[in-house]
Amino acid sequence: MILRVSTKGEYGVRLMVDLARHYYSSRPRSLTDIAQAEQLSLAYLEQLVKLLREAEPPLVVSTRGAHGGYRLSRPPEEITMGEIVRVLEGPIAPMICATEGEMTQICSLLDSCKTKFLWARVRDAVAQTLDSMTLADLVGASEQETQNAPTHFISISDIRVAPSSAL
Amino acid sequence: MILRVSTKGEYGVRLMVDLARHYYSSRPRSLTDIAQAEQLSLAYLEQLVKLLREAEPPLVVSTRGAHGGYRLSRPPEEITMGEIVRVLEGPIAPMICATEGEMTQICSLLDSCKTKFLWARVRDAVAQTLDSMTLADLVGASEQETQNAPTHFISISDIRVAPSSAL
DNA sequence: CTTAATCCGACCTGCTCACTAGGATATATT
DNA sequence: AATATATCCTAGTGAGCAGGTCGGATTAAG
Repeated sequence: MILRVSTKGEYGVRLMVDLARHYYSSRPRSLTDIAQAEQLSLAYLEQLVKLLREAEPPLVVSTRGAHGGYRLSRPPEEITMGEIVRVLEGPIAPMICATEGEMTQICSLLDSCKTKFLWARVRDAVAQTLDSMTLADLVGASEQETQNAPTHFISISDIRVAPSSAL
Repeated sequence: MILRVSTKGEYGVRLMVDLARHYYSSRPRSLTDIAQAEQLSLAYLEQLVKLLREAEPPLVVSTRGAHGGYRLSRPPEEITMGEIVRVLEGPIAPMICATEGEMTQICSLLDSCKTKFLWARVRDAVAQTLDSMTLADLVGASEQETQNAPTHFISISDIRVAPSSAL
């Protein structure tokens, strides 16, 4: 399993998609509502949304107090999935010496390292895929569907029972 | 860090690259030599090579006893990096409901799940990148370089000291 | 002033990664 | 035959981290 999206990334993206669907609502959307719609823990979502709010630049803005909640900081078409995932999961790097950007800094000795080209290409493929999609793309994909129905999703943590051989 | 290559994948690929470089040697290459050249633990390499040997079809073949060792089961240009990585790391799947192949089986209820398209596209990007490269591509990339010099590589486990904020 | 929300940090618990240890078996060389 | 050099096999283990929970402080609407 070379691609490992933690629940941070998974839930966080779902949170952002939810916010995108409610972007043109008059009121901000509360985490309580999102937690219910997405069947996620409120306390855990609070941790995730903190990352999104404190990101530079921020991806969501909050309103405190009763009838408060969250909004996207920008329209859905201006927020790429790459931004979201990087905030939640950290930089896209298969290993420490293949971090985005400066690769030669950490791997100084290693001109002869043949495998780094491999990981760099994989990394770039992922980055380009994520950076070429926006929230609007994800929301628009099935816009005709139910407006308020929960967006179910089976995650790894739901299926501890299944034999790992099935993976 | 959405892309997570464990040491299994990292060391295993280096092992295979080493074998590819010695593919036209008259003798099989011993793990002891590889461990020394790549600065890796012999006992750990034994575990990794077991996966490669028991893969279906096998990626390496072994010769037991003194002067024994391992060889690639096929020429380097017929072994894709995708094969290697899948054997070592398991299937390329960002999460359980986005495993390669049948995705609808596990996520049955979930037609409304918007985020699965995202993860499926990322998964396919990685798979295509890995499947389009062979061992020969990696070895050939810097063939003029030192023939027997160790291929150094800094891995995550080498740098536990570094602050995680640097990631 | 009560209720509903965001905000904050500490804590916990089980799992997995990344090995190590210790041996059994096979074969080439002396 | 004896020895050295390999592959082969299974168990165990220690640290680190994912994936949360919990309790409370702050802010604002009705």
